[in-house]
Amino acid sequence: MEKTPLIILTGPTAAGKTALSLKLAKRYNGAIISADSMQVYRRMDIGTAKLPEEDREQIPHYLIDIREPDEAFHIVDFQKESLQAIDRIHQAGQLPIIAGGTGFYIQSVLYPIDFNDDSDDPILRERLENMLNARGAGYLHRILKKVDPLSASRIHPNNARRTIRALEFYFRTKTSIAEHNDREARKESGFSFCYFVLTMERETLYRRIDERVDQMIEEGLVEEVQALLKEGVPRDATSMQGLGYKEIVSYLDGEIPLEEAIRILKRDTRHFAKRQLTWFRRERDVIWIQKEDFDNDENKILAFMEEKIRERTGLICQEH
RNA sequence: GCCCAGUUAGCUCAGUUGGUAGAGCAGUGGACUGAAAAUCCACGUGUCUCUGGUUCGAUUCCGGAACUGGGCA
Repeated sequence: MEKTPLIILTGPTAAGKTALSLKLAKRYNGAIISADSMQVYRRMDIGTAKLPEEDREQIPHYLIDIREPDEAFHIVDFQKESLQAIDRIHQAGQLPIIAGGTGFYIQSVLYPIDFNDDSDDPILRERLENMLNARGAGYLHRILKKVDPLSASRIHPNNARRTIRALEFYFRTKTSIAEHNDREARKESGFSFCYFVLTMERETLYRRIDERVDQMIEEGLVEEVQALLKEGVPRDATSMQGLGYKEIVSYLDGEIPLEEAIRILKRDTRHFAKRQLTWFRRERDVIWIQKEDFDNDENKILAFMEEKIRERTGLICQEH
């Protein structure tokens, strides 16, 4: 059976993915699937730098505005819904384009990771969290070491989150998550894909991040967060841990002055961009696009992308 | 002009009772397979402002200079 073609356009935050994805979609009769863990939430527009709805009209967009801000959304949901979307797009004779900066989400679709079990167990999670609060991360890690030493050896004792997940996995399946991960990591992609990572010089990227944060404030980020809190979104919701949301919540709660919140937001966004780059560096088969190498010219970048797409998927650009 | 305080890592500062120095932040690298915009880990040589002196040895003590801040005129 022939593999479905799939284009991925990712890169650190503020690199210019969204604008480029629209042009690419136009040229290939494409539809865009957002791989962004925060743009799934409605009414979180400014802080997630969401493309305004009117600009989405020309091209179908998936996985944007699909949850309420107090709802949970995680990688298993993403995987399921985006695989469905790819299917639908492909059936309709369009080219699926995944665009967004959440590397983990992209991975889950590209190499269809088996998460082994798609039901939640909130009671188990809560028990583990209570143990964490009462006895600390080291205690959980020691338990993991007893039941699943291999996983324990790969997870730092301070990393409570991954320790909890490994314990959950063990208690529910009686097998080691590390072994499971090793198996999943060897999978080949079922897609005929082109994986682009758009980036630029670090200094330029950081400057753009700073500018974008200032712009978000001007556009009314504080008011956006205020409205979400007012409608009752809990402070510990996943959505409120997003960059731009947690910092502004701290400000609105009177913990820090606005200037400080902005400073921290800029800093944390820079850290985030750096982590994204680390992630993409170790992904297999990625095609890096360093903007300076193309004189920051989108047309040159698009020409390069077309060439790569033809090489790898055989697809030819329809419009020019 | 006089008095006081300061001058140490990109920034803010600590410190060495004289044996050439260390935190936080920033920055850099990494991990990640059901919270991922999350979570976690690793990485610190710099004319200790300059210049004379004392000393085996000065970033540390003494003198002078420069600069910065404050006060008095």
